[in-house]
Amino acid sequence: MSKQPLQLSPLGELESAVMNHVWATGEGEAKTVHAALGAPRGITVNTIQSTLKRLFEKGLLERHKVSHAYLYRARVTREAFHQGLISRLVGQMVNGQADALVTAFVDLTERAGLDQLERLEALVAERLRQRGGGGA
Amino acid sequence: MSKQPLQLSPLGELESAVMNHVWATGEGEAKTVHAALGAPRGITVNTIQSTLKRLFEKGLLERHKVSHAYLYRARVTREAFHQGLISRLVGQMVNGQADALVTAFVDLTERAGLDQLERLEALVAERLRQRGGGGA
DNA sequence: GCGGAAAACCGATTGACTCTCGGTCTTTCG
DNA sequence: CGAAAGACCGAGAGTCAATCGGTTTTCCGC
Repeated sequence: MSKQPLQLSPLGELESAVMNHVWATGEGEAKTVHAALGAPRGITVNTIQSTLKRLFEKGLLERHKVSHAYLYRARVTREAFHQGLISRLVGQMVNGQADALVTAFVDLTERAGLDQLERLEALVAERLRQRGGGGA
Repeated sequence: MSKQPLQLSPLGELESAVMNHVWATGEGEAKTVHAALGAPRGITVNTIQSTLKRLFEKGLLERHKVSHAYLYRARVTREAFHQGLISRLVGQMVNGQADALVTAFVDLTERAGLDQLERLEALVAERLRQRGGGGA
């Protein structure tokens, strides 16, 4: 019975780390990213470079030359990216049971804390006000 | 720049199909699953057998012998599995911005329809009543 | 200009997986 | 006992991330 994590994100380990770094700092060059993530892991700048490039090719990062080095920036916000993931996950499973999904999410939110649940309530109320007014 | 879907589920294509089949029918033997999924794809029973076994080893299916063949059953419901995925995805990204996540989810729910949004509201209200009233 | 350094690119390897079988061993049952 | 049905093993082909080494390109200062 191995409880293997069942890898979820479509990004590799290093890729995720790099994206998070870029999202956190706003930008990234191979050198600086390497200083932050590569050095601790004992990997070369080349590896970071390849990863940055792969991320660029996947459309997650954009880049432009500054002097003779590329400066990378996120092409989508972290939120948008995550929303995309959830979206795809949801779309994939909403085959007749959106209900179950909504329930599952509320469970999760609740588990994350009462404050989140309250926040959720406020958001929903807000949306409903915008959309339908009060009635159905 | 290919807009590759960025594969999400931790399961392979065939594996997903097999799980769905088992979830839909409640059980599965190599032979029957092959008849339903394998034959159309032109793959052998062996391939289905391997897939079933891999799924079993991953803990997603359980099995027991019936005569000289294994009968497989899902070990987790489809809902639980999906909830687990969301859960992991959420836990992975809730690194300071549960907010953004909740927002994203509400967006999604809204997109799914006003009725879903209302349903969400009802659920949240229900939870809050239980928690807040109960004494948290 | 030129030379050297900085950085990008290319190509290759390794390792983890899934998919797909062929061939063999085992179990069942008539 | 002997055939059949089915499970298992091992292996090969793809895909993809991670990781480098080596080569080419690009700047910048002198």
